Amino acid sequence: MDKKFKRTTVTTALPYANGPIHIGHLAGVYVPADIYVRYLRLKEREVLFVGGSDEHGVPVTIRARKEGISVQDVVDRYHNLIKDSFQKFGISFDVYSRTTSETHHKLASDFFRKLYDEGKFIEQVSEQFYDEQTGHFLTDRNIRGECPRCHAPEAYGDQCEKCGATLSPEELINPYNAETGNPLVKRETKHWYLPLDKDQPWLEKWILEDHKEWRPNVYGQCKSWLDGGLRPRAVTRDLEWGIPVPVEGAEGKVLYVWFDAPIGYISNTKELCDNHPEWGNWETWWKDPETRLIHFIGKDNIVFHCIVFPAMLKAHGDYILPDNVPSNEFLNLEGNKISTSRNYAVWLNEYLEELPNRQDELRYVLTANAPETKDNDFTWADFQARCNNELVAIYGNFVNRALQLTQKYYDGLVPACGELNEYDRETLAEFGDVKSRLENLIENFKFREAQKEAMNLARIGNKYIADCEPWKVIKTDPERVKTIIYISLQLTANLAIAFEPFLPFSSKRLREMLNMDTFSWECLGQTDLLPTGKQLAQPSLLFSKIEDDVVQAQIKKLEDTVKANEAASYKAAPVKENIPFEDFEKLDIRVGLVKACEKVKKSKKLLKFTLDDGSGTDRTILSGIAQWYEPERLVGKRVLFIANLAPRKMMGEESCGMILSAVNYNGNLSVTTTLDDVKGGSQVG
RNA sequence: GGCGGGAUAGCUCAGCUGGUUAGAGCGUCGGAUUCAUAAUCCGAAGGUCAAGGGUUCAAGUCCCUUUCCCGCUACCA
Repeated sequence: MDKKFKRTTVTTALPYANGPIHIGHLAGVYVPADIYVRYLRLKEREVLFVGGSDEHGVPVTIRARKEGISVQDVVDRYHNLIKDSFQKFGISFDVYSRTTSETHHKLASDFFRKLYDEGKFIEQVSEQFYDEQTGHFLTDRNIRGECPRCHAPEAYGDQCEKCGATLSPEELINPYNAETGNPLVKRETKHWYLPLDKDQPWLEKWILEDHKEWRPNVYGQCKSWLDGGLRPRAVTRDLEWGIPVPVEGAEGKVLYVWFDAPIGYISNTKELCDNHPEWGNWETWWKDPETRLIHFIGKDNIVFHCIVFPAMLKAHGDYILPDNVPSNEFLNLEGNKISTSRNYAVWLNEYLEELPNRQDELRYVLTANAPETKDNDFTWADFQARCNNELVAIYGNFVNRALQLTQKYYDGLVPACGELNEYDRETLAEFGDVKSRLENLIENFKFREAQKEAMNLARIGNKYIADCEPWKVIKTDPERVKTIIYISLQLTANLAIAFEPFLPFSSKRLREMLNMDTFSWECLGQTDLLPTGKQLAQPSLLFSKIEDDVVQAQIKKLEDTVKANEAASYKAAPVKENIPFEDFEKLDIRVGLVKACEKVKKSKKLLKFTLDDGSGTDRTILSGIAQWYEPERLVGKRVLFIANLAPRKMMGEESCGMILSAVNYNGNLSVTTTLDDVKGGSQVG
């Protein structure tokens, strides 16, 4: 597959400029991509490594308003923070730009306009929530209201953070503008859609037949979408922050963020090429069929990169399509999900400050533990163990042994290689095989195994030195020792090359110790990388141990975060404004006897109650508490419910009223009841 | 609810189109060794391959059912 390509364009998912980078991002996308790119460069292949910040979308605007600063300030802050920490961590982007750049606005805008002019979109008018006082349409996330499931008062239009329900804005009770508090009405608005259904046939062939080599999670996800039939997707939104829709009569509309973000890969390439002519014409990287396009992403992004973005590129007509989309699963942290909003993460910028000059240690552990086939867990104990038992003990120690012996016996000069014995040849043959194995693994995106293979070189070295015992032989056969040390040093030089894609910082230091000026991937496996007589520099330790207190401090930091989160949500919500007694009287709260209770089909959260409300006829109420109660447990119990709430349809069933539940600090629900036996239908007041 | 991915030694993972006693690294235990950051080398113990059923001469590997984790998506493939 390599033959038909002359060069490679590698993209990494654009991080959203709403928070810093954490280890989950690194393990999933940036470290593997960086390994791949460094490898290609070392092979002297033409490669372009594109990154950038995604700065549009709604969350940044909400954050800006919350903090009372401009949206530009928010994205500036995070873009710079992210860019800086990537650079310090050694993620070797050729370009790291942003979607607020002028180049991007123009390119994305032109991209849309071309598809528009060629009739590639369909126009559709739909009803959306509208704030008449501000004159804005609202996005799902910006709409709040009462949760229809748990009745928390401040659920978002797409999700209730209290009970975790996935919602659509239509479901919210009394929807209002999250920021102004204004009530919302529905109003018609026009949007443009990409008719993905028309792309179905070629996508099926292209993915399902031509790209069976894609990872199972990627292939499976695509197949699932294709089997279900693709539907048109809106590409515009009613918002102010973003790229204006370049069409007459589209005032107040911008490109939907998922449409504009992937175009950012292209814009950033263009920006690089425009400013640095040595990179050539940007179109070579995106339109030449001899260019291989690779997208590194996380598993939540599969559909965009395998279906939607290719459909956009194809609709435009001139572009190449991705050849592979290596997607990783997720990384957990100490057994819990990493969460930006809950501040539960190891943040890259903090790591760089708190564990200075330990980039390679983190790179090593994230690769050794990469979630390539399933979700994985990062623990600080594992981090410490891998650093101390592998990097320090195996790799660092071997290098130090070889270099110390050279200093001791030969004042740092590479000795001459004498006649090789059988064991020498076996050892050399063994590490000579490493090159092709490494290549095979890296080119198939198996970085975890590849790194292990590189580490194996150091193991071979340790074994070689131990078996040859130069410290004994020096007393009886000093000539033989020269050969032993010569071979050990060649192994060390090979290690510097093999680890270059994975551990660039320590590889650089090792090369400095060896005074190795030139090196390339093709040298790997050679036994004359360091010529006899070469003067080596004074050795220093390649890695140092991670002490217990460092790890303890990090663990404590995470525990404190968990406690802080708990405390924050445990605090009782402020009491609402006083209401007159008459308002209270409007509510009709009753006791109901649960005659039957069952799960609602096709719903994870809903339970269907049949209540004796004293009226003689049964009353049906749906309640979103299936997560917390087995239906059988509730039968025969008395529950409190609101009897005069307007009926509402959910999952095809009519719900007449609302069962009252208390929301605990952790979001768990507890159904309310009466202390003593009370007849069904009794009023509560 | 639908769909996709995953579940293999204490931990992190390999096991391709089914085929001899299920592998690796780390950890643990025992031994050797001292050039080296008590690092290294050798050896051992440790798994009813999530549960149950089926196909087969033969299943971790194929089929069905169930459980758990993650993701996508929802009047819905």
